Amino acid sequence: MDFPRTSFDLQASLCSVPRNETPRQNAVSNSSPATIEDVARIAEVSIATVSRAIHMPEKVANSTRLKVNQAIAITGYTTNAMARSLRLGRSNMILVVAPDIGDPNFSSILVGLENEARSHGYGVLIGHTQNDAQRGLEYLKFLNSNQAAGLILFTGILPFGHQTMTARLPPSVGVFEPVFNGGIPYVGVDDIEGARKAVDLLLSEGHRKIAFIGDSKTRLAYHRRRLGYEAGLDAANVPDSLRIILEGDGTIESGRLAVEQLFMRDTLPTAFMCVNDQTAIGLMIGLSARGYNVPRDFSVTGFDDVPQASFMTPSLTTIRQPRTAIGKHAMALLLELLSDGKPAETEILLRPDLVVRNSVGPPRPHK
Amino acid sequence: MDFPRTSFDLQASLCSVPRNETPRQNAVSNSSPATIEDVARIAEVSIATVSRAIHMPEKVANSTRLKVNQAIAITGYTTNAMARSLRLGRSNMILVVAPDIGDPNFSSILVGLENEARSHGYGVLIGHTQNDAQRGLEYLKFLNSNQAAGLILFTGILPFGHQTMTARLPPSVGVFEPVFNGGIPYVGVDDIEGARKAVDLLLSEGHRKIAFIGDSKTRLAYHRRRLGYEAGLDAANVPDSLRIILEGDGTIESGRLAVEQLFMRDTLPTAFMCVNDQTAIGLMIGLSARGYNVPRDFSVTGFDDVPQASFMTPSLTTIRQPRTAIGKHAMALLLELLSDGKPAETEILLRPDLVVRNSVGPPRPHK
DNA sequence: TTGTATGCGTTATCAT
DNA sequence: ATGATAACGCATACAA
Repeated sequence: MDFPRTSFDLQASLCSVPRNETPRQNAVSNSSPATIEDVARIAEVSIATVSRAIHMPEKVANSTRLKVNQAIAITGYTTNAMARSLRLGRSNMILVVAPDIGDPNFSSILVGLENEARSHGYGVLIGHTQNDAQRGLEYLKFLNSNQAAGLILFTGILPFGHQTMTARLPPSVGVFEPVFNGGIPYVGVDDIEGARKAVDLLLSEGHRKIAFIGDSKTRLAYHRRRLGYEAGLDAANVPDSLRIILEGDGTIESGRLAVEQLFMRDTLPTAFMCVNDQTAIGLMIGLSARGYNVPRDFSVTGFDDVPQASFMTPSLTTIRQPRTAIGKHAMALLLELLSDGKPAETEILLRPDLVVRNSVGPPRPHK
Repeated sequence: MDFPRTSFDLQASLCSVPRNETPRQNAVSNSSPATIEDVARIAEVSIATVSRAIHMPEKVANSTRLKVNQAIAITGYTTNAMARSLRLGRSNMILVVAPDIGDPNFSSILVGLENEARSHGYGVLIGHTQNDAQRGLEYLKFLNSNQAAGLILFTGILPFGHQTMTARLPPSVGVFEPVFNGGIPYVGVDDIEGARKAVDLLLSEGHRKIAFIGDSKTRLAYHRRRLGYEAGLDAANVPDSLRIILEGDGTIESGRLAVEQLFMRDTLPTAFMCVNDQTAIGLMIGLSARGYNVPRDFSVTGFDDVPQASFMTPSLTTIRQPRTAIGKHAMALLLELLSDGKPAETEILLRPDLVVRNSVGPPRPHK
């Protein structure tokens, strides 16, 4: 395979290290990574002093601390996490297990998790289960061998199968939903309040016949967001006969399908309140495929505010999850658990905000 | 905070373990995880025999192997990865470092990586740098402390900053692009061939004036895909004067912006060949916002075939990256490196396929 | 303030 | 075929 010439120019332009300068091998020998003993030898102290200089700097004389720091710089010493964790009986890594990395909600949560962890000296590692219990078991092994000090769970159900109960789980916290069977604290968003904001917007535009397009009944979010929907309609005295509830699986395709199902009924709603953005996006695609215009013919709301929501035409009116904040709080809770032992609170619900864009308008009577 | 009643029903329906059955503590004591010594005691053999029974079963008598296996089952023993790695000097984890987990290309690559790794007894952990060198350094520490046996890199540039050269890096392989300054093998897609397929499709529809909307010149993919574009036009004898090249940053917003830039020129192309799907999606949004119809007024092609591409209206004609295969090959290459020491090949380029959807049609003369 | 010595759980070497 | 034991790198109790 030919290598295009341009790539070489590119390499030269990107690399700030001159070609003729031999890369420094981090001083000292190139053999194996420096150990605490190497540092001790160079600093002319004992390994205990080195360890102390690193972890309890105040318990060591200024002069020696200086020597140690120099020796560390010279050797490029990094403490071997394996040895350290073995000795301590715990690691400084947090494992984050998610059913699906590709979920548009995931990555910004992760940012919050990571920032908080990092600022407390912890690292974050990600595992994903693809909703596969077998795969979950792998991570359980990982945990059992003390490779992680704590666990963040992105699913409402323990991904490890049922026989393996929480007995051996390290301190854990859930994100979005409580973890069933776990007695595990969690942080999420107030789904009911969020859904209420969406339905209230629709009602204020004059809609009465509003369909709720849900995902699966096995998801707690379904129930809670639907609760908000019902509460809003109740407050507006909308009779049951005007309420339409559909189930799906929360995917774009599922939203598309909902359109087909609804058009087989005799009466159509004037607005759709979707359990999440994916469903709303699919719904809008389905509507558009049938020649309808949103928001002229139908209004649509989502939930989550995934990145794609703002790029739709029309852009999607939705409920924003404070994702970074959720991540931050979840990690903070876990770290608290890690030091205290017991959590201050078992449930943290953040406030979701309404994001008004262009997918909602006044209702339009149908033919 | 009220807990909606429905959640309890939910929990009951999802949990197969009866409430009154006390969760079994994995038999034996609940204290700390079982060690190899616990197993040895119960099996009435030495720890050496236990270790052998696990790792070299053929070197141990059938009868004793049986006893050991039983003891393992009883204790729920899992070998402590910390101790094992410390002793062995290497771990059984592969670290995957990506600049952005949210990249729609990432998750399916990961599936390929994981499956291959798992089938060879390795686990996969994910780190993401957010394009932040500081963060990259954290992972370098992770590597230096032997917490990972190998490294998969998702960026063309070493994310660790320049002074820290490859000196101490474990066996590594790159994905998508060669890793500059590394001498690191990689697996990607044949960008030139892919781009050629796209431009040839456009040409075959009758387009002559085709714009190439790139991302950043610092990306190798830009250069290679543009090379395919140029080659196609050369072969069709399209003069230079009909070629339009734009740069951007590869985001949806960037594609949108490209539309604005182009409409400030006096002559417009009849087709847009975009360096990736994100750009193409943004472009189509921009076109649509100006009242144009794709493919009637303009044709558009992308590159990557991200999930969203098939959900656009019109759906996007693009070049599919064999992502799962790329992941599989990359991991296979790494594992080979891990055992052999030296790679069989230093560059693996997979074949990209044209995916014909609805964003390309014959050109239409403009006003 | 600093040094010595022990053990964390494994695997591998050497005996037996 | 099996067992005793050293060593991996580190943190800390205890001694000095």
